[in-house]
Amino acid sequence: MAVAADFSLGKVDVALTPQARFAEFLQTKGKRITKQRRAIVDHVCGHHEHFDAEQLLEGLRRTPAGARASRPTVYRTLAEMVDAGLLRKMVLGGRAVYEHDYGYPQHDHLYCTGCHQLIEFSSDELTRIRDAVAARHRFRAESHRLIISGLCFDCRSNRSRSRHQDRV
Amino acid sequence: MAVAADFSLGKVDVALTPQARFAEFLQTKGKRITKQRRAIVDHVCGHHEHFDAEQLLEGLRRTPAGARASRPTVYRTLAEMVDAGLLRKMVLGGRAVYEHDYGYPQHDHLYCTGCHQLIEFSSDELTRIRDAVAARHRFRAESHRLIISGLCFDCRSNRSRSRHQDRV
DNA sequence: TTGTCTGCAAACACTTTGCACTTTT
DNA sequence: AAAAGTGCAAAGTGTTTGCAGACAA
Repeated sequence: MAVAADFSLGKVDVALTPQARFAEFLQTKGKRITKQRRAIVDHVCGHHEHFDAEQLLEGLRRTPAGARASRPTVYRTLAEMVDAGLLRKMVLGGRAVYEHDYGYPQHDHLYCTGCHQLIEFSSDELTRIRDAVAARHRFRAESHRLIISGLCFDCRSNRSRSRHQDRV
Repeated sequence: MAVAADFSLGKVDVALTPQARFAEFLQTKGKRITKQRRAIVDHVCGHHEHFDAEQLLEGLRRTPAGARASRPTVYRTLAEMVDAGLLRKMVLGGRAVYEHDYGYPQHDHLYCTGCHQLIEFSSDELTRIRDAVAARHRFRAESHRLIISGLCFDCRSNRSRSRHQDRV
């Protein structure tokens, strides 16, 4: 999946490194810090774009020997990282895509149905709307996800090779 | 999946009935109007809530004999209805959920992670934000999807039986 | 008649699980 | 030593597809 953040959503101050936070999370759960979990967290933290399980697995394979993890372990660890608040999970085109959550500000996405690029943006107004709507419905909003689908500038120009894609 | 529209988003005027529009769509595609497609469209049009393929299949089974369709046919026809602009598809918790699109105004959803209820709402402000963001990124917005996840009032009260659910 | 559609069974992609063995604590 | 984690292979989900017979146009 192609990724582009067209403007930087700078990091937010946090007390712990993601690794430390994960270690803390594992400990409070009585879970162990294994070399696989360490390899996965380190690898994820070294790449700040969106990714899916397959890409992570692939990335680990390119890594110095010893930093491997099997597919099930990758899936298990990703779920733990979501639980720990390090990653957010979203489903795009049938597979789970992860993005960093810990230390990053809330943001949403423009999704180009032509080239599958995800462009991040953030909007305070949107958060306001979210809270207003939730309040109106006596609903406790815990998160939201806005995906604006359409065609990016490049794909609008190169209509020739565009296929019709599902909307999200 | 439980569904509740807490306030009615009235229908919008349209030239054709959904059935007629679908027939038109099929004809322009050189596709045929079979009794299965007719049964599916009629059944869908008779139930204005969100549904998934399984529920539709189940609903068809309860129907007067002869109005049956197999699982593959249901999936195929749902895809055609999305193509025809009659339905919108969204993915929630790993499966596709459909809602009426033709003749209904744009709206978004509150999704209760406790009881999986979908509550509809609409916001003009949101549409404004969408267009502003898209413009800022030289992006042509074709659709958007906002899902606010959290807990509805009832689920907040009955925390006892709540399990931890994925955020959307 | 012609070409599309259907239903069946099998294939699919992605993800999860059972289990024997390994590793962390 | 005890408990949790790992990898493998197998099982799940929800959805899609190949194909032979059925059917709309």
